[in-house]
Amino acid sequence: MRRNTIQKTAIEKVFRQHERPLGIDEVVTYGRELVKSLNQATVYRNLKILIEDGWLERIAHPVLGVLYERTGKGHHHHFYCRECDLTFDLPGCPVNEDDATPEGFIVEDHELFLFGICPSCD
Amino acid sequence: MRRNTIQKTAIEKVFRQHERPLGIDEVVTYGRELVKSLNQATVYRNLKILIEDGWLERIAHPVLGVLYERTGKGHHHHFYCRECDLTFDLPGCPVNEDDATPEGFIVEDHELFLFGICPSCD
DNA sequence: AAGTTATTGCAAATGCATTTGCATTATCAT
DNA sequence: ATGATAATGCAAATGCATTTGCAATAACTT
Repeated sequence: MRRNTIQKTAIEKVFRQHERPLGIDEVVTYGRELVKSLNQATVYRNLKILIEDGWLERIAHPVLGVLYERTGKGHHHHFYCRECDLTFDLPGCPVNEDDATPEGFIVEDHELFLFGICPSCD
Repeated sequence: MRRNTIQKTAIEKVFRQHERPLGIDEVVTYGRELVKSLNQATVYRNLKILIEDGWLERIAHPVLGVLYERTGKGHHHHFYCRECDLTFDLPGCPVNEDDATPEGFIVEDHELFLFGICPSCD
């Protein structure tokens, strides 16, 4: 049976506190503010569990590699700030699905990343 | 001084023959049809040179990892076929830059991937 | 044609992200 | 409170993509 550990609880809290996609190192760093002994292997194990549980999902970031973010946000995209290296969720979708469908191709889904400078860094 | 080898020439030809982003393995495989002894390390070395020369550029594919494609195609996006695993260039851009710019963010660039089934696999 | 040396092929080495073995610790059912 | 065992921390091990050392080969200059 699955047990609730303080490290798993801490990891979940990290995602609730930071409403944006996080990398493993960020989860470890922020998680240690809650559980100082938190180990990277433990983070990996729990991220896997949270993904299996459908609480998190993995995203492939073009610059940062693998990031994790909470599920259930609906269709949205991401903005990567080249200054602070953080990735933010973007509400809405600026992609015109019709224009996006080329001759003969069946478009099932899409993924968009915007790059630039975030409000804090501007 | 830089020498023109048959393997470098072959690698360039591979990209000219297949007008789509290619992964290392594809370059090796197609390249060997032109130069049977072609080695993977040689491909890596030449891809690096072609990038330095501005003839190729690296793209981070959300599913396939690193792909390489010819430069000079102008702004465009990519379509990944989940059936055949190939990635195609898409002409035009279905992203509304204005809608894409959230409050306070400065958008400098963007990257879009479409997922679905290509004409050959449909 | 001959010599110089950039490039290749091959195998071993790196660099990283992620996983795993194991002794120790902590959670939870009883 | 106690026992059974899931989860943790740590370090070593994996798995991959990419790089590198080196002897052999091939491109060019003369």
